Amino acid sequence: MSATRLLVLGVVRMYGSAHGYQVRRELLSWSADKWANVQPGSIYHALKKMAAEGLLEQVRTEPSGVGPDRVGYRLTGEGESEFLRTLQQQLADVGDDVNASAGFLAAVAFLPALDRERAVSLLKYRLTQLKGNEASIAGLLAHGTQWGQPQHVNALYRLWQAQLETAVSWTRDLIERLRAGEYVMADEGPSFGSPGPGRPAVIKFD
Amino acid sequence: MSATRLLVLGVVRMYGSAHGYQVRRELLSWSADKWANVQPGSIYHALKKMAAEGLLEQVRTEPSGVGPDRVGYRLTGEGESEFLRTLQQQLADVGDDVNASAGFLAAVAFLPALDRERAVSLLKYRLTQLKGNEASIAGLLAHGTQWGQPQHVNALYRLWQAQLETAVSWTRDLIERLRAGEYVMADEGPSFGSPGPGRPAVIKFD
DNA sequence: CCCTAGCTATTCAAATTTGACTAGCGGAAC
DNA sequence: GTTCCGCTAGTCAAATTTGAATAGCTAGGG
Repeated sequence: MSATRLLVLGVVRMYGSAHGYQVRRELLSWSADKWANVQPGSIYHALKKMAAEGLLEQVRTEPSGVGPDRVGYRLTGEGESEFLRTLQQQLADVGDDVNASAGFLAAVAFLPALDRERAVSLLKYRLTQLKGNEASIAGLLAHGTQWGQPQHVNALYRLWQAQLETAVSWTRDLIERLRAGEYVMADEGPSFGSPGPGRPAVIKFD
Repeated sequence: MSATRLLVLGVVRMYGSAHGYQVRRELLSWSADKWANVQPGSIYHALKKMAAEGLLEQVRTEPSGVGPDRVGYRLTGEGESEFLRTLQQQLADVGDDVNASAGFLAAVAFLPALDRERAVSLLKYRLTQLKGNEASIAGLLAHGTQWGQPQHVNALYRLWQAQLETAVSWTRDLIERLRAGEYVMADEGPSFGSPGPGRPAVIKFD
């Protein structure tokens, strides 16, 4: 599940039901075009693809008055579980590539869809992985140019290392904030935890 | 010009001439599969595409003894200028999306292909842009949830901000190192500056 | 009242990426 | 001496991404 898919799924869930342009605008208002790579085409593709896979269902096609008809979508039960499953997985798993950060950022964007305890616990797990990665990079830097890489590739590793450190302290800070009661989480209010109207309650995952 | 293209072009240039698998292995040895997104298919595609565009030319197809024949490539004059142009552009321009970092990382990987003065000057330019971006993010954070985004999107902006700060100090550090004479740059040694045939491969493999 | 610009909502062809797959050969284990 | 594994080198179909193009509507300036 890519970052784009998670974002699209999550925004549709937020609205209860939504059409492509609505999703696009919401994501733009989060600057998601910057930190994820959300282009219009990708959104519409994701909507259709997930509809074909049964995660979304088409809800109605209403004339918008201005411009083309709107095609609305909402989550199916399967979409809801897939959303929660992916959200938790992206939050907890650092992943092997540095660039997988987009998936994590997407997950953070929907953090309040989880219970507070759950969120903290997943972030703590992430933290241990980040620390592990810090160790591996230290290793790469220590081996230096021993394995024939040009020496200046070290500069790259130093950047990677610094960004990992940043990630570690930001994660610590977020955990702190959650513990301090910041944000309204799924177990505490109606804002994010319960998906749209007319739909079954949140499916629990452990 | 994507990160992958720059990396492929740069590695072929390093070797004087190279075949796909050789490029792949070199990039793997830099962990470029992690920080750029270098998959085998992309490399071969980039080679063919750039050959079709006249940046590379096919050099020979020799039987390798083991496995399929090797298809060798080397840079054309146009490829050389395109390489240097892109390298400098990626180094200097922060770009609008956070994810464009891959292009920058690729550029850093070939830093010594530039003269020392030139590299420093481009990095200084980059620094001013990074500082500018820091200001914009501060703005986003200040406006807070004023514009209706869920409050926790702020957490995202804080991470973005922290990573920018990291980028700034890392860039400063790199400039310092360059000024202190670290790395052998194009105007100082035979290692990276002069491409082309007649040169032994920079990197040794066993 | 006409013209331009910009918003709405989506589609589409072309480009790129993904990663599983082929196929030959050497060496090690049994 | 044969079975299995892994390396070399690259191909390919399918999936995804890109971003330009469409077309109807409205608001505002001149």
